Amino acid sequence: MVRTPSEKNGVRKGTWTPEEDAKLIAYIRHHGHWNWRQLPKYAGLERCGKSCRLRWMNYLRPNLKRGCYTKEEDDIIIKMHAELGNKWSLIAAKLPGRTDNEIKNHWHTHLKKRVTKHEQVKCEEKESSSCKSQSEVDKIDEELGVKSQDGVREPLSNPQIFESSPLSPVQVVDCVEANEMKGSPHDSFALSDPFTVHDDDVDSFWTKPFFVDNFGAPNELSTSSILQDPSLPFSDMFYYEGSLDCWFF
DNA sequence: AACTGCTTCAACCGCCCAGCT
DNA sequence: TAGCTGGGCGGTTGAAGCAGT
Repeated sequence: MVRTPSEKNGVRKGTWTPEEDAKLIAYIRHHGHWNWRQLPKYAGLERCGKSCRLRWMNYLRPNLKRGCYTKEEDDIIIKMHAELGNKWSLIAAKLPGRTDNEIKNHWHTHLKKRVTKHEQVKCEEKESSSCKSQSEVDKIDEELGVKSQDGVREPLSNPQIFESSPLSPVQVVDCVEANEMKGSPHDSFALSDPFTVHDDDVDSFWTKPFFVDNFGAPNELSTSSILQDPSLPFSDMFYYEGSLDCWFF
């Protein structure tokens, strides 16, 4: 589900490579996103500023949650969409860790169908002046794959997200934290020198943790060792003060 | 096995708005 | 006030993956 990389006027388009991600993360971690238009030039990226911003905001930014929407999150999205319409950024503001783009996709691929079908049922109810039982409504959810037959809500997103896609460091941690990852190859990750992207870094970018100590010196730590050490809360691994465009660890 | 249509989501595009000069 | 620039937002698209035939 990715676009074929292409080049136009020296500006790359399409799928981001792990190497490009590494460069972007490394640059923003050290300098912040002071100017998106200028950023690619200084970060050594052949991308337009908008593309960099989008990649960062929707995929690389710390503390992003991916996939597996909870029932509460779905309810909030449905409720707020009913109130606000397609104000995805406002809806996203109510769902920490979710991006407007992701919510928008989730709405179009899952929730819209569900809401539409529920509304159809309501219309039919009105016309026939008879109420559908909760079990009938539940059956619709089952048909749409949002609820299993035993009544337990199932993840809406494809679990392959965690198994096959190139997870960002934060996503890896988020997934482990959420106990979503079981035997994923992306269980550790590292970037030894944020200023220099070595081949080894690119190879290991998605396989070792992105960890910096309080003095900004990069460390290499496996995700499992971080998780096993209660003195290393996740918030210390990645904390980004966006308003100041600075990183604090 | 090959083909076809559908689903999904990352990424792009174009417009709008705010801030600055 | 007008013009310019950068950032943000919502709509749309491209293409891989999947399911059905």
